[in-house]
Amino acid sequence: MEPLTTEQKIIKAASKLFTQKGYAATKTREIAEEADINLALLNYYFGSKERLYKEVVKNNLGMLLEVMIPILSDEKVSLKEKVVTIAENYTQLLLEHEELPIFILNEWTVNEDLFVDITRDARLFAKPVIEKQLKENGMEVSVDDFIANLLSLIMFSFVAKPLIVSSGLVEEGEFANFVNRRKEKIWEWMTKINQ
Amino acid sequence: MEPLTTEQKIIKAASKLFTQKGYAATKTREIAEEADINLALLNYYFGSKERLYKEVVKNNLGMLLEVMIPILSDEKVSLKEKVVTIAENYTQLLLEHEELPIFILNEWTVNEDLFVDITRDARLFAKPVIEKQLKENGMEVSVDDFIANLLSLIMFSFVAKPLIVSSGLVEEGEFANFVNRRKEKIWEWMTKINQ
DNA sequence: CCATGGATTAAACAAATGATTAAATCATTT
DNA sequence: AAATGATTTAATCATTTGTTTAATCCATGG
Repeated sequence: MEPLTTEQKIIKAASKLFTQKGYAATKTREIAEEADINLALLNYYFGSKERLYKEVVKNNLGMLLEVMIPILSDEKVSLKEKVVTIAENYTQLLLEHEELPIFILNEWTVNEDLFVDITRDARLFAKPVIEKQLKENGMEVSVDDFIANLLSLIMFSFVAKPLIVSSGLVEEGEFANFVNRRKEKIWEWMTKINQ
Repeated sequence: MEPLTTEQKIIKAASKLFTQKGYAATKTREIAEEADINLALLNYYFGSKERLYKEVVKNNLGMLLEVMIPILSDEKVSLKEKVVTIAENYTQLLLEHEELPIFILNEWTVNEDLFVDITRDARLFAKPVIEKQLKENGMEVSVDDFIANLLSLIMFSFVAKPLIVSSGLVEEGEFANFVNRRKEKIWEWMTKINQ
């Protein structure tokens, strides 16, 4: 594979550190060292730490929304397929990027404006489609609760991984199995909850 | 009521800022200003920013565990009572301290050692009791999944509040109603899931 | 072959930040 | 009221941190 351009090396290093440690705890010199570039190049390419950060947030949030929005708002995909596909895709994506949920949720709290336009599509397109499909499936739950329950059941294990692992509920090496087992049951759980 | 001592004023201000913005983003001068005390007093009473931080983490984590451990490990409390009481207490506590879940989970990821002894009791006492009660209730779920599902259904709304609100699923002013409605259904959901 | 312009580097700067100091003040005891 | 110890203050220190500058490298086109 091609060697990374300087710009790509910086984004990659910044993404790793920002998602792991947050904005304030990540120092520009650390990013430069991780990316193996001179400190000044960071400002040369991205202008400032803040602009680099926004780039990283945009990339990572995009990655999460790409998984969800097209599936949820597609009328041709059944509700079950949606739940199964989203559970599958998210579980896989989050296993590869375990730090993502907390990073995004944290960021969403601090920096709300940044997210408004990025998530406009979800608001606009997905809600009416889901509403219709819930009725067709005889589910009496609101769209709000449906999506909250779905995300809750998929993502919470990742958000609370440190709690789950260090409290001894699940061994570190068993975590992937744990979430993969849960993933399989999510449609079953959703139907039971919203019988 | 008594006026706060200098020490209490510092803890209060530090707790507010640390939980809102995290360790690195919170500056000692901010804490001093928020507490309306001189900067040097912070080091006079707590030695350093780090020691003050650990004090804050200990207080806040303690607050969360106090709600859970005594209830979970009490053999005289039925499983339903446990779920209902924990859902009730957590929802109320978290509505008053909405920033707590993300702060604790974040902290748990970064600073795992700090939590090991604080959570020892939970590991030791709660697990066998719950195991027994699950059997008695004919629930075939593992203790792991049971607690993960319980916490998941209660806490996720708070963790994902920014996502839920800014995506338009729930209005800001309706959030308390939203979690209170969910709270009432948690035992029902838990029994359905683990029928 | 070298001149041009982007890419890269080392060094420096200014502001921010955690911590310390020494003096001043306050409260309590003698 | 004098003495003592605890508390508070303003000033300062040393380091870190984000950013900038000026010099140098290096590939490309004339």
